[in-house]
Amino acid sequence: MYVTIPNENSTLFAFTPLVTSAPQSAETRLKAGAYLYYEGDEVEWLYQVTSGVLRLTRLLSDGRRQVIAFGYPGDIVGFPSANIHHTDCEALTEVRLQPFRRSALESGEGDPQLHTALLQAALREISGMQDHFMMLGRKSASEKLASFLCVLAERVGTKLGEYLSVTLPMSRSDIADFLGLTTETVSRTFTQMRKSKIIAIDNIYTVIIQRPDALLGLSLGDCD
Amino acid sequence: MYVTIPNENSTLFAFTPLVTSAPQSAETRLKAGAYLYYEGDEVEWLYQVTSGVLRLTRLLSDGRRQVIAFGYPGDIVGFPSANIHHTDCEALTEVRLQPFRRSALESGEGDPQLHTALLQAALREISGMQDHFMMLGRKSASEKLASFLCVLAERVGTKLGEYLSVTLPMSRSDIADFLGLTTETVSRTFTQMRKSKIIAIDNIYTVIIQRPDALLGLSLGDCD
DNA sequence: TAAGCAAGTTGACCTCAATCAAATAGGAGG
DNA sequence: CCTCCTATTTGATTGAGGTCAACTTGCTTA
Repeated sequence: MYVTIPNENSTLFAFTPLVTSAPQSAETRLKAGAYLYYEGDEVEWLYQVTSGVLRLTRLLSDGRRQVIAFGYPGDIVGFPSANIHHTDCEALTEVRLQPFRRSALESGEGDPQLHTALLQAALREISGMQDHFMMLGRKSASEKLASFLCVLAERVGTKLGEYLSVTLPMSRSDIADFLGLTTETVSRTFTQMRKSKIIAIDNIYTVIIQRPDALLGLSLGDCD
Repeated sequence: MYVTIPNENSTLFAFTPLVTSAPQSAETRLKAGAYLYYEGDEVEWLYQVTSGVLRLTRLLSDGRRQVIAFGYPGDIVGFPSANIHHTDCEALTEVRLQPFRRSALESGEGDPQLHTALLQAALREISGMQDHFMMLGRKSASEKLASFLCVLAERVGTKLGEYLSVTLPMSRSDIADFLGLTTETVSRTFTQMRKSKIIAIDNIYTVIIQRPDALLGLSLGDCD
């Protein structure tokens, strides 16, 4: 999942299982903290997240890290390039996955519908990443964090009276490495939003969005 | 083209025309400054750049711009998402293009080899964009510009005795919007590299790389 | 219940790149 | 050749976010 400002397309990302007829392979499960694959591994499977959350990361030799994406239910992870994984993939929570053979993406091989669905997912991925470029390259810290919360709210938020509640299974430093910030800046920006009553922080993992309109405004750059 | 540090894969990006048998459509030509498509247009064709350079951009409502990629010979542009273009695409020079029907990507339709080649291009695109995330999110101005020059040198540089010469068909502000910087910072960083004899600037559009090793070091963060 | 530890928050300070402004260079057109 | 216009470079200053350090919180383990 690439997080940007919510747009008309956002409902397209709603979870639609890709399994068409008989599944190719049984569901896979991962415990929190387990790795699904590492950068450099050969790609044998793609996975659709059924439940739980994954984190895809890349490392620089000097230790700098970039979180490439979070994998939420409905997302496809593991797209190969030259048959190799180019990120590490770790489960942030317990995760259930539907695996698909790489060949299902590459050749139709028996299930053209699945083939098409995987291709469309890859194309959506490209578009989502383009949004994320804008975020990384051109947005301020508060715009970034607001965008992030908006998309999460849109995709996995739950109504809480007039408010919206969002669970964050990732750490502050995961968020920072996703948005191109430091943990300190993420923390300070949360505090700022809390002080201006846009959000409330129930516990570290639960954000209550008290003024979704204001948050959306922030994400678009209605300067603070 | 997404510009990051050169890696073992870089030669994979060498220009290989995708036309397998009879081309689907005649070559298209664009003059410098002409637009190939705009954000929001319906996607009917994908294009492989035959010669020249394209620029893919996205705009934020307040005018902030992100250059998503530059399209160099061999690159495929125009991958659809929900059948819509999500960037503007302008020719920076005179450009020749080989068009492919969208359907050649989506269904094999008669040419499975082409289908596979387009899919592989899309997957390579994803991987390239992941590199670019790292650049936008985690690199300093000099690392960004050094990475940019390194990749250009690798792909389109020409030997000049012991040096390498690179032509930049894009403006300073295109480079800035690609790297998530301002024109002033790009200019200052060029000057810095010039003063430390890593590059020379022949004219605005031509950079001579005098110490490729040092430039590569800069791109990796051998701190200035 | 306390001790220990990791994650998160807050504070003080600093730095890199943005901003604002002025100077320079290069091309196009008269 | 000169003028105008735009792109680029350079300079001065500011400020957002990074860095380093201290403090707090909450969880785990004994």
